[in-house]
Amino acid sequence: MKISQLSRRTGVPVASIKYFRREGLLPAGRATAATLAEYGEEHVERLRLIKALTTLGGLSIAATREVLGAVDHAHSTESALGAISYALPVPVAAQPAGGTEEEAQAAASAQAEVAALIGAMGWEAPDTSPHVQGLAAALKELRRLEAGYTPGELAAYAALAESVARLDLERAAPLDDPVALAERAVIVFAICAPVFELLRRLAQEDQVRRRAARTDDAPGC
Amino acid sequence: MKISQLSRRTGVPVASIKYFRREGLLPAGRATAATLAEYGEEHVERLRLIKALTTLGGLSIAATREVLGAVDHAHSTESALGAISYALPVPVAAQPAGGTEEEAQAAASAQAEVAALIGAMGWEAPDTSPHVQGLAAALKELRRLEAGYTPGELAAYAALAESVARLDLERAAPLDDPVALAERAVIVFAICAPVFELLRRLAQEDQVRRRAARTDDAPGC
DNA sequence: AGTAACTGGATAGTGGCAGTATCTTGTAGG
DNA sequence: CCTACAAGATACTGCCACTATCCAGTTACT
Repeated sequence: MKISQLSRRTGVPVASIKYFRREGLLPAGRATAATLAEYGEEHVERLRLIKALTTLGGLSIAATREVLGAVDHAHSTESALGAISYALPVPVAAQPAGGTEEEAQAAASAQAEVAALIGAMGWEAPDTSPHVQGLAAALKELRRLEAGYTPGELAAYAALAESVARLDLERAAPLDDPVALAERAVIVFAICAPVFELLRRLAQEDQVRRRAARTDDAPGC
Repeated sequence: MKISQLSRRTGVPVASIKYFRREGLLPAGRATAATLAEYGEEHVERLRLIKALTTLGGLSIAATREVLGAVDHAHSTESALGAISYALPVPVAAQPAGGTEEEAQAAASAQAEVAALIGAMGWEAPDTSPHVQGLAAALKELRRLEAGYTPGELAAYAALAESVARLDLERAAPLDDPVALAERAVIVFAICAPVFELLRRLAQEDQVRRRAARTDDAPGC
């Protein structure tokens, strides 16, 4: 298959295919001559995955490269899952850290809060995990906005998150071929996050509507 | 307070403050002379919120403007919650829709799937809701990637999402002043989504670790 | 009154990202 | 041999979120 056919099959412009190849997201075709290369089904597949990660998952090109790299170097299924999880961008950008005394104290207390939560949930996570860092940063900022979680609230959310993660793993688990599993895992981890977010919004919408109905119907009660 | 003091108080460069004002995110100060304006605590507060939405919530300037507009025009608490929810960006970009016959069919079946889910959950949501649209688009794409949900899985996720939404509303509910509630709601809706996402990742990380331990320790079982 | 420092506002410029277009050289097939 | 297309390198574009510069007006201080 030549590049123009690959383009027609996937709906991705030729120039973009070349761009993805340049950026290391797509392997080069098998060269048959100095100015000719052959592409296969795996390229179609890979392009689909790239499109899904960038448009559905909202990943940047750089993040997509990381994630695909983790997929490709998936020796064992578990290491692949871990690598993918770490390669996904953390949705919280750490603040530049003012350097103030209280700043540092707030950061420390947020970290302690995260550690306490992890302990309470019986989870295992190294302090170096980007998720731990990101969570601490987010909690610190929320506290500053006077919208911090109580430990109880946080634990409640964490319990629900654990249930969601269990479902995620079940969805990813059935496959045993490392590559297939890695691809599935990418989809489940990266793209199903937006799906859950949408479900949550729908549920919020419904809750708001109920709340509105309650206060309208029975304003005095 | 002059603009330079506002800048020092918040850590936001003067040029950025001017930019936010230009973009309609920050109201102008009270002009005391042709080249002099007075800023107050509400500006400090608003800047904090802007920073939180853009860096923590990952919102674009345009989305932030939408959301803040919803906060400002919060007549009743419920309308504010709804407006904010709709103003938040949907994390799934709809595909350009190929126009093929099967494309259209896939889109229709995804929409039916969403409608069925909403019915099964007893939720109420108009078809025009951006969340409904986005969810249908995401499900369609996942099906195309051969990673679609079974109705049971989707329902399980939806049930968990409902629990999360209930917690969200509880966190937002205690306040009754519309403006305070709107600000709180923005934070809960926009910024706590990343927090939950991080919790989920942590839980996934733990689950993966457990799975790895299981297969390592008892490879034959 | 004079002047340095600062202010608000308008306008233009910067850097990064995600492509898109152009150009050169090299086949392939009739 | 000639036309059409292929591959790869390089340059360009549009958008976004700032950032810098410029100008005229104001203030504080001497």
